[in-house]
Amino acid sequence: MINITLPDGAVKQFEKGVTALDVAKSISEGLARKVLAANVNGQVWDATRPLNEDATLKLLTWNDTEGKSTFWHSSAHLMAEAVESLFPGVKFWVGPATVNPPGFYYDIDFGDKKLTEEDLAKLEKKMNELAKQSNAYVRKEMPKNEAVEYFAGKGDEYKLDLLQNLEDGKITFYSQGNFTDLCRGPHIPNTGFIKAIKLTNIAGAYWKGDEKNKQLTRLYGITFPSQKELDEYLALLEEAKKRDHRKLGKELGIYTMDDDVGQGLIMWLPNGTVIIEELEKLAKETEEDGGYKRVVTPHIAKESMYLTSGHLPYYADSMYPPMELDGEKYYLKSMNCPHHHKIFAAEPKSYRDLPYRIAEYGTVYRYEQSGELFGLMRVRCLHMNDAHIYCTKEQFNDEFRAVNEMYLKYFKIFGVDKYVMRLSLHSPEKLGVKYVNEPQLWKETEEMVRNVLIESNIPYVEVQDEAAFYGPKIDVQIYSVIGREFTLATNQVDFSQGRSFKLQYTTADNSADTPLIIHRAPLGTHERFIGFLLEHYAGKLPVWLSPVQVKILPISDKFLDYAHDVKAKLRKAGVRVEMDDRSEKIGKKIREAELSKVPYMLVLGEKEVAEGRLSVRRQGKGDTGSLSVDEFIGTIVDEIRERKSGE
RNA sequence: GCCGUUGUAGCUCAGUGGUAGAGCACUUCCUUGGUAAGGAAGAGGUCGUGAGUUCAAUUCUCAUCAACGGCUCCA
Repeated sequence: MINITLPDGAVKQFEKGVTALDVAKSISEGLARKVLAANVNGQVWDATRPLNEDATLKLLTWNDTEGKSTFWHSSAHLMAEAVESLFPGVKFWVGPATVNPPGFYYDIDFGDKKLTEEDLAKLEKKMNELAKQSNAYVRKEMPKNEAVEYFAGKGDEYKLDLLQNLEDGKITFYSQGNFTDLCRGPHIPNTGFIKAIKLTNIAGAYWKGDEKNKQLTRLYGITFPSQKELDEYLALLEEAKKRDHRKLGKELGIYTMDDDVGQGLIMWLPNGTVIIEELEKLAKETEEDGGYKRVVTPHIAKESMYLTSGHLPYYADSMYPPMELDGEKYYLKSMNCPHHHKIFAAEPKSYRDLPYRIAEYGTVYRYEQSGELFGLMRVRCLHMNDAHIYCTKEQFNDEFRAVNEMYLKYFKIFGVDKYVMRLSLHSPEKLGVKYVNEPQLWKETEEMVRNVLIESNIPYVEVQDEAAFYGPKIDVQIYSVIGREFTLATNQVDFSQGRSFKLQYTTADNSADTPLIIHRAPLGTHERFIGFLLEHYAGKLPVWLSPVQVKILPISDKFLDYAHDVKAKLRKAGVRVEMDDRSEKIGKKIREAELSKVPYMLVLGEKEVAEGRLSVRRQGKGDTGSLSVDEFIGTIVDEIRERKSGE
């Protein structure tokens, strides 16, 4: 007999060889029908795998993350079975469950066959047939030499590649129906659990994620234990699309693009420009408080500067090709830092001048690959909330921390709470290729940045191979409504460019030293930040950011005089106000104002004129009662000045 | 850049091997109406661009450009 400890602490005795499924049955048949896998001593196992020793056991169902991922991984095998039956001879790479987006994929080499969306429908149909057969997922262990022989016989170079990295004695295969795959598992008990199937996408994916390798076909899908859950998921996707910044950006007149202008080049419409100006106003105030001075620099510079900065050796792929003028090559700038370094160098500096902080909403151009462009989130002309801080090593901690505090201050204003702080480190094997070749300085500065995070008690994750070419950084990662991850803001250390530009200051003992440089962009770029804000607020911007803050809606033409009076008073108070003076019914004016997401609507009719008051309507909330003109102005001006979130 | 999908009026979308349609928006007129669409009339498109097949192409084929979903890459 063995002892099985359940999550509530209860210990039950079972025969050796009992399965998690048997344990579930001993509790209730209903539970047994829902068990997808089991957590055995901290490891996820098949629910059908025999337990031969004492163990702590947690039964995993659809409600557990591991239950879902087991379900989806098994679905990937089901899809592979369907693929193999419809397209014999294909070769499989890997088919994991995914979290973001939820579901699974399988990377497959289809040879010369090009898969189309019609094939997806056929595959879906086949999967449904196979699922109904409720075939068991059967686990089988195999010695490595046998496994190698098996795949060598099939001529399957992908699985042979996988086997290379596996230890003998730990190699398992899983079969269901007519399909067998090298797989670590675990799997759900049988295919019958999979009741609702949707294959979502065909995409190319480079083998092992390397663009030099062959491109495999990646099939994406999602499955659920019931049709109802699939329908709910699809409805959720539809909802998310409504807050997509590209849709909102068009509806609200924020920005536009044009084929004749070029890919990834944003033209800001008047409404979007208002948002830009408000953000810049906020940045200027905040930076002035933080001891920054503003500068302005040109959009181009000569090749020599980018050789000095290291951009040409390390960053050339992301730069527009040069233009030749008078025998010189000029580049559009992809970063503002070199220009700022030249400003630092323009006059001799002493330690008394440090920290020297200069800021600019700098326009930079990056030649992003065409397939990477994405609405406002990924563009080729960016306006960066940039600044550079030149400081001594001793000042670094305080300066870096002050920058982090500035982030948090901004995030509070915008109610940003769903983000991940990422400590982005270099990757030693890419020194001299992607990263400046200074192993010791990398080590030191990475340690400095980590310390600031720890001292400031900021939760963070560490990731390799995400640093800038000149130093480590802290990135603030956010997710678009589509689920795509982006760096919203960044705070970087640079130990390299100070030396390459020969930047110096005179120390207290009259020697020369090179400053450390902090690059920071807490508001990222206008493009990405506004894209983010549109999605974050679902287009319902707080009053201070709203392009139109108040819309006056007279009930009929008879009240236009009063309406003009009110409008003039609001204008004078600095409020962005518009009036709907068409001969339309009030219902229509309200509907259109609501759809355009104007935060305040003022309905004016006979009653308001007689009393000298306003009927105030708040977007999304309906009629909120009546106020005098002065009362309303007092409230809204306060709301704007305080940059209130509106909720 | 690579794989897949799409491209018809300002917007959202029907549609056809015989040179196109709806709703909203727009213009004009009627209506002056109290909290999410009042009525009528009108105007608006060489069907992304270029080539090919055909008696005939918006429709079929190819190329190209762009957008979208991924991969790679990134603020």
